[in-house]
Amino acid sequence: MNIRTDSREKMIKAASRLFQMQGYHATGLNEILKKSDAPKGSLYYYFPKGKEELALAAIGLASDIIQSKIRASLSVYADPILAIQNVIRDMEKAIKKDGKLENVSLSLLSLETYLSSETLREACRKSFIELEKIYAEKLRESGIFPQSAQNLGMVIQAMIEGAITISITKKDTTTLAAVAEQIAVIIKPYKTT
Amino acid sequence: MNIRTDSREKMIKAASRLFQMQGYHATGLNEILKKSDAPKGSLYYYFPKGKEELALAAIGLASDIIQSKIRASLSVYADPILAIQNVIRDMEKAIKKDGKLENVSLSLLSLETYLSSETLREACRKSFIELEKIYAEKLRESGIFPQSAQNLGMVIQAMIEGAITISITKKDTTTLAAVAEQIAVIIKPYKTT
DNA sequence: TCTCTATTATAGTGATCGGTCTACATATTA
DNA sequence: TAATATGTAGACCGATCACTATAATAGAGA
Repeated sequence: MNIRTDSREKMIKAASRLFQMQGYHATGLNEILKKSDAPKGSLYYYFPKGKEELALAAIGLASDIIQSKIRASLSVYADPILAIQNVIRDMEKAIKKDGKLENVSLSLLSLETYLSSETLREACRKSFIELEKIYAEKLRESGIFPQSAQNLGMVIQAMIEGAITISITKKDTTTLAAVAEQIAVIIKPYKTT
Repeated sequence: MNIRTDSREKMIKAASRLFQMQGYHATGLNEILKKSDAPKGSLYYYFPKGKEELALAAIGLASDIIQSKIRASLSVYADPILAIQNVIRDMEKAIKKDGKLENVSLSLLSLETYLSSETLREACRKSFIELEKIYAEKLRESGIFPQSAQNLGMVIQAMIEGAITISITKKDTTTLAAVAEQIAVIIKPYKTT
């Protein structure tokens, strides 16, 4: 089988990074190849359908990483309010680090592809839903009714996604911080404990 | 002066629409020219610095339209909760209409340009801040303390922006509706009346 | 009518885009 | 060793990108 060949992995990693940061259309195949120092011949060997197929794999990887980061941040606290605030704090750190979108949000890719590629839109959609579920589950664990938890999960996911977009644009994470504060307000009314 | 020449206006309008819908990098100059049936030679006459300069004007127009639409929706109700919920309802309608981003959000342009163009990033930033202020003002009018109003304005703006992104991606405005519901929850604690 | 300026037309620039192709190297298996 | 997958090399393709150069056109003022 494929032994010492990590070209595929390297291409997906580089593509994931670049697509998230600067977007799908702003990222050329050549740039991906260069950053991953993989040969061009290999691209169409592993991804015969080209850029879109590579992007699908890249979105998959990004989604997995984002999910696991959020799960890790959530698990630090049992209380859902503290836990979600911790997630947001970690995102603030990631954004402050160098002001780039890396493993925090698929919003850019999602908005770039919702019209032009059903395949990629669907991948982003699934990722969004997965994140909602992660938040909802944390809320359910603390005794919030499933229906309320699901609704709150959606809202929390929207707040965070929007705050990331705005914080990146402003080069200032105040909006993320403000959202973190309000997390407490929207969850408290549903807490049974 | 010159005879009624609306070529400039037509180009900005078409550019604004296309950039918002499909993004900056996905929209070619030729497409803009075609859709605006403006004379091909006129683009670099009115926008000597090219695409970026046109985009700046397009963002300005989009921002103005979005602001005035939000102001109009807000003014229907005196109560800030009802007013903001009305804004969101109107956005749901706009998105349901044909599933495209048109005069509702600059998130796509913002995320596409935050790294590559300081000029366009700045234009998006200003637009975001303006929207926060609009919401904050509505809250202040109903007696909420300025500091709280400003914070809530930021959060509301983030919630809406995020919910738009997610709703567009899912082709389903449930998230926007869920956010509208929670608007009441986050504003109530600050209401003095 | 003639001139001047504002606007438009069009051909063409080099660069880069995503994608294709064939030749070749290497590794595994028979 | 021979045969066969598996993967790499990179030149090449037409199309399109943003952009430029220069000439033609038209209207306004004299």
